[in-house]
Amino acid sequence: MQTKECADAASHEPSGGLRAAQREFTRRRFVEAAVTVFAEKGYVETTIDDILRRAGASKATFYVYYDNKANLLLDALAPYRCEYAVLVRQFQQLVEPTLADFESWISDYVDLYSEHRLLLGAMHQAEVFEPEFRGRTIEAVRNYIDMWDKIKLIETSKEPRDLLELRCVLLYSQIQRFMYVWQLEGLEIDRSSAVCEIAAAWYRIIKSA
Amino acid sequence: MQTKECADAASHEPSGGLRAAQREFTRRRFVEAAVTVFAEKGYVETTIDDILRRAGASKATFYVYYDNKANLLLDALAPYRCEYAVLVRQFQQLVEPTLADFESWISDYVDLYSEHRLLLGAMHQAEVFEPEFRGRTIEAVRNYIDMWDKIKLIETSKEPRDLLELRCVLLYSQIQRFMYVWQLEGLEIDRSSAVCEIAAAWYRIIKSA
Amino acid sequence: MQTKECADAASHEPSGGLRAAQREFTRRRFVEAAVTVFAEKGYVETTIDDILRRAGASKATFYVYYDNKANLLLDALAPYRCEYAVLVRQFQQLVEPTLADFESWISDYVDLYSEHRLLLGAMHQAEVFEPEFRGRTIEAVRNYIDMWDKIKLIETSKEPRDLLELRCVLLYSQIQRFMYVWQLEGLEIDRSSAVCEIAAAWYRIIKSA
Amino acid sequence: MQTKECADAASHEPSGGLRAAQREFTRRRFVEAAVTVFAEKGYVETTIDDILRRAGASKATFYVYYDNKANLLLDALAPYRCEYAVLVRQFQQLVEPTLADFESWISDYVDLYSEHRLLLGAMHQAEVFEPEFRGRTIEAVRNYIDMWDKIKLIETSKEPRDLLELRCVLLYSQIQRFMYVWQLEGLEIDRSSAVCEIAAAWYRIIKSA
DNA sequence: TATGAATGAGTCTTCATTCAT
DNA sequence: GATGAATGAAGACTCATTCAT
Repeated sequence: MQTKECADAASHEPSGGLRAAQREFTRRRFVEAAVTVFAEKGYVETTIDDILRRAGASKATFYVYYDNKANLLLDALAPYRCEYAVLVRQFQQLVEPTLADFESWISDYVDLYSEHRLLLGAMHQAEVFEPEFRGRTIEAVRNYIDMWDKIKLIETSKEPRDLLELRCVLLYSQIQRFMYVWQLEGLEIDRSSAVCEIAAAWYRIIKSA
Repeated sequence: MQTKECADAASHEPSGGLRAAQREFTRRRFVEAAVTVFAEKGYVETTIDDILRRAGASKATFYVYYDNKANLLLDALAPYRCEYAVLVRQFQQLVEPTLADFESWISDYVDLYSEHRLLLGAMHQAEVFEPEFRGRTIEAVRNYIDMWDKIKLIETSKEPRDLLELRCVLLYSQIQRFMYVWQLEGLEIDRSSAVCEIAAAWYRIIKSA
Repeated sequence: MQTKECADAASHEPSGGLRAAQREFTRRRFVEAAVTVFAEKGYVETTIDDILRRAGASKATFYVYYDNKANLLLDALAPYRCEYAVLVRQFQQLVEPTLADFESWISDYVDLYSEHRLLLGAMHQAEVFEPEFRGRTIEAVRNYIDMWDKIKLIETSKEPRDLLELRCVLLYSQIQRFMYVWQLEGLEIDRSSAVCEIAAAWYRIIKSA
Repeated sequence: MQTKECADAASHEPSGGLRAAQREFTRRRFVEAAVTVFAEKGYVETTIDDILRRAGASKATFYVYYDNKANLLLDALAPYRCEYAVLVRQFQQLVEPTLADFESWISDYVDLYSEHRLLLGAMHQAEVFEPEFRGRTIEAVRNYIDMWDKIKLIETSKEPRDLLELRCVLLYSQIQRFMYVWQLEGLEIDRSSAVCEIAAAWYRIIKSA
């Protein structure tokens, strides 16, 4: 699902010479090592040394590239964030979305999530105790409300804005935790039913508005 | 809201002699210290030493009572867990619940959650990286499904069981994350609207069934 | 030359029980190890590990007792500082000091300095780059001026106070650096001549006043 | 105060071609950067990287020019050392110096010192823990004695040579430490009084001889 | 000549846990 | 039952220095 516009986010595609390529190569090794080790041991239990060992690099080299583990995770997340941003933009371009539109969008989102699930698991852990990551939740909620806001459904509604925002928060909460329980805690879920049910809930917000 | 049947969970009320009372006294000091410090610094940042200092106890004493920090948290959570269990039982005794029933129940749950919010925050952190706590999520989900199961709505429904379970998971996800975002991340929410909206969603599951 | 009143500074004499004695014992081991290693490698080159190895203690133990190397040095210097303070008090009690008084005092000071010379060497190094030690020089100068001030020679003099203070600074500078060059750089010096010459310079300050 | 004969010491004036000029240019950049950074952070706290960053040069380039930080400091000190050497020669040419001669010389020395004070501060730090710099003190003392020796006052004196040397050491100690306390520790001192007092002490050595 | 990527070797610091008293 | 001295083990981070380009 790697879209063209996110290739750069993934790779910091070296524009220039050999040096740049070399640098990019190393950076990518760190990212790959991190992804692997985070997947194995989770973010918390992973030490910088673990990543180093996997990447076959030395401690000092790590600090040339990153300030700390959180930093590296952020870098590793870049592709996901970019692709998610693309999805958000697509959502915002929906005009009078149908149930099918929502199903299709959610399906894409599920794909994206499951593609990056282990990294997202690491991110959830980081959110708990990396200062850099804490407080992102609120931001994410606002982003989500924003996403709905842009499709002009909120402001044109007869319902009070506060109520609509509350519903957004509830939808956000639902999908977030659900994805986590499903993709990361391994609860068995029937994919298409899930997409349908969530889409239905999303659609209801429009109908009621 | 401390119900009578949970007093014991909170205190391990000493049945017996002086020794037991003394022991109970010390245990309670640890729990109180833990609650305070977890509230201040969060579970992750809190060291056993922090708790000790607050409790005015010594290192070794701690290990007489608990194996580790997670253990102590579990102990501190006992009152919450007990009261939550009471709530669950009340839910299961609902017969043909009305919207008002759900609103009332959810309202009680919100009370319970907010009463223990800081401790629950600690718990969320612990879930991320304490082996003892990991995997509790699935269990919690199953419990939740069970709760609904007992009110006989699932099994008497015409809808396939899988779908009803899925809806439970979605409701569970929704309220869990919502409570977290509201109570712990500090998102401003209108309480009564929230209760109404959630209750409505819960009620819908019955109607549709 | 260990005076009675400084025994405590040296040892933190345990007033109490076994525990206190044990603690004091360990602390003293650290101090002794530090003195030895500082003498061997100088303060700068000495790592905490070096001291640990010599003391036969573990890293963690060190941090139970001290926050850092500078802290330990400060502790090790306590006896010297105490004895120096005694000397200062003796100086201040001189009434109409004679040349012989100065000679005697300086001689004592030389004894004290040479008794602690290696530790004082470490201190000089620490003054260069331990924040805790930086800025002590000015303080030491003021102390020295104070010492002269107390013998009432400054204030009763016809000379302006500023000039007398300047002379004090010059005397301070002279003896400080001289002791360093002699005792720590190993320049060969005839002790009694040195004492005489310095005393003469000190005496001149009174005469001229 | 840059005398003509020291211009070379400052610049290693390129005699030859373009290459040499280029080389000299880079070297000077390092020196300037070093002076600035040493002044800001002191010698100890300054890392080679700091200097590099300031000079806008790269790691490897540094090692083309210098072996280490101490080396660079030595290079940066060249102008000072040269000018000091000039002063020393002037001193040695004094014939039957008067009090005014000494005052004038000391005044020049104060100028020189304060012009280079921050670099001299760096040097004092380096003396503490750079092998290259350690042991320079003794050498400096001997140089100072030598300076007095050359004016033939020592050898023609009736006093024993040892005593005269001792007095030199005391004068050396005095002015060294005094300059440090004054110029680098920031003790407030009246310049002309200081010059007078020191000169008086120097003059006394002649009189007594 | 100039560079910057890579590193070895080291240092400080923290914390949960044990054991003799 | 309570204590606090001691520690093992690990982790984060820094810096001078080298080497291929």
